[in-house]
Amino acid sequence: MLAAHFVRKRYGHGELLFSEGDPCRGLYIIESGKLRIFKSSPNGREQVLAVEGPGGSVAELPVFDGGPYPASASTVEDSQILFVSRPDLRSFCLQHPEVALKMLAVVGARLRRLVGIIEELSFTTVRQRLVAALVRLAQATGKQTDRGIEFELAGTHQEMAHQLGTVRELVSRNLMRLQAEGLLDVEARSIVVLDMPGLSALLEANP
Amino acid sequence: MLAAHFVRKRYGHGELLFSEGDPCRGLYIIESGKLRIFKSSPNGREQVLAVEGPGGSVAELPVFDGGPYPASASTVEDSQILFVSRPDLRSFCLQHPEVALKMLAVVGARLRRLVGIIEELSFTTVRQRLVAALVRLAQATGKQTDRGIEFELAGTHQEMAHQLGTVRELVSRNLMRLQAEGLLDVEARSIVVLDMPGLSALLEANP
DNA sequence: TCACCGCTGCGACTTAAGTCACTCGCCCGG
DNA sequence: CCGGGCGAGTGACTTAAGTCGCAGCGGTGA
Repeated sequence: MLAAHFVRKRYGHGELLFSEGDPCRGLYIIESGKLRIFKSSPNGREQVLAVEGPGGSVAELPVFDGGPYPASASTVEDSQILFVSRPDLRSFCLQHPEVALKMLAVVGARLRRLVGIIEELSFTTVRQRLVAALVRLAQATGKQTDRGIEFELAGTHQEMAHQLGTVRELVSRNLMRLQAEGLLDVEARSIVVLDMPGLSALLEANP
Repeated sequence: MLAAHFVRKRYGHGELLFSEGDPCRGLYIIESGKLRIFKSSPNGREQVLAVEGPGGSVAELPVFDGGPYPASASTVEDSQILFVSRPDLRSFCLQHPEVALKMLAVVGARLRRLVGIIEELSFTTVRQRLVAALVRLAQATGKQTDRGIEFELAGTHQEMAHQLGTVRELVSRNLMRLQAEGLLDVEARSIVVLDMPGLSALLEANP
């Protein structure tokens, strides 16, 4: 039905789909692989806004408000991406209102996550953000073993830092500190949570 | 056409429309007055996400994704608000797809502003955020006088702090510091920008 | 096999941010 | 006219955050 206007394309890992400020041409839908949406600062800092996997989409927003992309997007691994041009999507939504509502729901979910990031940035310390990320990873990908809950970090410390809105050293240091406190066992990129209750407790209190 | 389902209501200043976490009942449209949308932390800190004036709307998002309100909203001054219930809005959008697209544009604009907040929070200092806010105010409401560009702060230092994601003292101190540097003339809530180029320059450099 | 490079682990240091505890001035109501 | 309360200014201090520089480790490719 929309046949003619889809474009399917392969990307290698680390390829840039678009940069913030670029005029918006259309919507990207992930068939396979993984994308990250991020802001970068002149000083080389980065803040990841979202990581999307298969089924996810990127740049739903500027398709509708006509402005430029507010952030950049790049692949994290080899990916297959479907591209839908802006005019096609608009007319499709006009013909199928329920699709427009779906889009609203997707955008809504994204908005929710952004609010969450703002909350973390303005109310919590790097340490707490790191702990929160670890707990999320443990729940999502962790395996219960005799030593504790075991899992791998999703990328380098540098990449973690980008997601937490900080720098590499702080990730490294805070991991070491959590280990020193007996909550974790860290071996480069693989983590064993020794004391999950103790870890979660850090999310509540302020000191 | 939708006549029966509108509710018009008056609010005094500082009244709470809803709190984060509340289940979403519907959309609020501002006829007159001013609203602020904000997150608050257990420690009494607040982060303002948006301030909306007449014609603006609040809570477009959760109406469509079905989740709870992600933040709280309160009036800043006496306001007259129109309320549209969730089901009404949904069915209206289904009948008038172009309205759904408009909603997407509105949500898009909001998303853009949130991304801007995230950028500021993770890449800039309190000082820079304050300067950025002053420059915005000067452009929006400032009057050119013989001494410079003159305008009033929008609320107390405490409220400024909430908008910048920091605490009162830092607003106060940074204003004094800018004055000491000869860029501003501060008299409680009224500001005179003496050196606009010098002020804007602080937005670029890192030191 | 060796050189290089990316990732990680520190230590030492600087600075922004936030906290605490007061003082002062102004306005408003009793 | 006086007292209370709020907003603002400020000094002293603590701590989180970030910067710089470097050393060690492990894998990859020439």
